[in-house]
Amino acid sequence: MKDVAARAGVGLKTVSRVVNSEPGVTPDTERRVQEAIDALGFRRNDSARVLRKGRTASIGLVLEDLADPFYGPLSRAVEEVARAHGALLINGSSAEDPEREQELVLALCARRVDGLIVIPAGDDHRYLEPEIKAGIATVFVDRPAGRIDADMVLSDSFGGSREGVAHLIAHGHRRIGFIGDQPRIHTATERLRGYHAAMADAGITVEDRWVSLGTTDPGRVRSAAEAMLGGPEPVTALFAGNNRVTVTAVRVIAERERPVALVGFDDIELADLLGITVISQDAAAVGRTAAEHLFRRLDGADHAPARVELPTTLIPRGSGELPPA
Amino acid sequence: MKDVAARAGVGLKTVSRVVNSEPGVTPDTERRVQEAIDALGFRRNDSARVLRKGRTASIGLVLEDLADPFYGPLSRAVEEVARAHGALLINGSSAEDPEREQELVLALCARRVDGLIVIPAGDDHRYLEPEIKAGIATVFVDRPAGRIDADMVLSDSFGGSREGVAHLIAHGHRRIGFIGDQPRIHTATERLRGYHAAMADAGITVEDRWVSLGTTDPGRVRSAAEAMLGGPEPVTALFAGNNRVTVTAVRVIAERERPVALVGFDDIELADLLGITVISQDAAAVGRTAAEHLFRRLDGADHAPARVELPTTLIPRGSGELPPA
DNA sequence: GTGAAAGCGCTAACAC
DNA sequence: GTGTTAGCGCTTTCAC
Repeated sequence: MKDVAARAGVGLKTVSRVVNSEPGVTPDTERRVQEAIDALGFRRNDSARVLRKGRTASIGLVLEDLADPFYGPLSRAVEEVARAHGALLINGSSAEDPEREQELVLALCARRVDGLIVIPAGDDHRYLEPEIKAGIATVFVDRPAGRIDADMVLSDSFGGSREGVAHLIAHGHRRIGFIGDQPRIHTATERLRGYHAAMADAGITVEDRWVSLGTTDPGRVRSAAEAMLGGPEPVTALFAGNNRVTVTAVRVIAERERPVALVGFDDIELADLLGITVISQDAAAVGRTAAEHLFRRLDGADHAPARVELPTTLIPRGSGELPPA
Repeated sequence: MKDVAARAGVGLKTVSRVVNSEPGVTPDTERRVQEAIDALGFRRNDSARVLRKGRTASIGLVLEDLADPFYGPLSRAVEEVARAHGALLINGSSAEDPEREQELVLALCARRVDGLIVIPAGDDHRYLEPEIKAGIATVFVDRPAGRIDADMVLSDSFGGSREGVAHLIAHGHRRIGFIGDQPRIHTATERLRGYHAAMADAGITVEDRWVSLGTTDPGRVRSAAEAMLGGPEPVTALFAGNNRVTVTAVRVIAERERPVALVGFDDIELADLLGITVISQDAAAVGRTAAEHLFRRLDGADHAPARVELPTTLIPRGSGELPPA
């Protein structure tokens, strides 16, 4: 910028005015400055700008895994809202590791992102207190914040799961298996709670071996499913706690002779062609809602932390309507 | 930091030393400083740091659409490599719009990302010349850079497509339809070239109505597919130019009485269960390769721009092995 | 309409 | 071991 000023034979501030399209520059001076900019290939250094202005026009998004088909659309929706507000998106995957989440979040704070959207892996976010006090707006998504009071946008995991399991019961099932994610993940336990609620509503006593929580890697899910589907009194239906589990469950069921009913939480691409009944949550809507909430905060909204819960939808496609074998 | 120094009763530089774990501080002083840091909830301002050091420890990734299942894993792979190098990832979707691509890229440059990975939407990247000269390493992915000399990591679109079409021909097809993305997208024309090569190899004269390029939205693809599959001499097989096209093609075919053979470019989740034969490219490998290349540049590698081409794999699953109806 | 000076928060270089 | 000074590239303030 100094160089541009020298070359154009004007003061530093005049260049700054041109670069930022501020008023108070004669067309002629502006032209001279613009020529110098082009000749030198100058581009404003936003790092310096940020340092002076205090706002970075960027927000951070910490999620579990960008490669998961649920988070892609969510992330994209956040990006669109950010873009509409002239902000860039810094993305990070926690890989469901609380330490890595914290490391990422703090790195983002050190860069002074204006705001933060976090799909938490951990359950204690007190480490964020100083940052929030320092003015970094934060919205938690998909799972609640731990031990601090903050905005959150959630899906109705409990209600959705309850509806899905009730749907299976309505189609005659009583021995229904539930395979979910690790119990320290809030949505996993909420969905399990929904399962128990639906079973209790129908007066069914849940047997321990019908329930399995753990990682969503295919091997684990496969053995859990096979265990439930084997033995003298196998389950006649499965409820899959998220998209990863559903995918493996579909594979396991496809290999078996007897039909097994299935309802999965989260929609999956091509589930329509495979006839998989799902509880769908709109990932893009979740992302958009969270981002809009965040920018409202950044624009000065200072009401008490809010908790938004988005509804889920049961989409019957066949697999959830199969009668017991 | 000034406040921390005052509170701890030490100089500014000592705080800086503690914050950056530099040597040359007594354990006792360090403790006092650490206490002040905790009490004040201090966090280093990386914007200022960046300004001083010249490196931002962040890289930018501009792709078409983060919500596309091909780019999620690619993005995640880039992130992992960045993380290994202590860098954060700033993500942006161009939505296949050259102007938006440029806007994004320049915004990233203004933030002085250390490097840039671009899946180009446009075909003229001369606007990047000053930035590259200024030291921002850049790697183009999936499609070549336009009118500038730069590193690129591509998949073998031509070879993959040729193999897929030859596979259909080997199973007896002669009237084979090709539905691809917009012709201004490099991979789309490369794949079409592969189609033509395979057809020529077999001595088949391609009819105009067997080929359709355009947007990948379901409506467009659907009408293209239906046109090819109708009439007196319908095609007996389809080659789908990318994952979006494949998904719609599968739907269209599923609705028809006569079986239609299908090979798709890009693998899709659950394609195994649906028995869809695909030409698979490893999105994660593409992302990883590009990111590793980028960091090698950042570490000082200054050989001539390289062009890496990754192979594709044909995965037969049934749909590509159907004989002509 | 334009420019000079101060300073955002940090680190490099050097003095103590 | 520790502190002081200068300056990264920009914007803010205020004088011209």
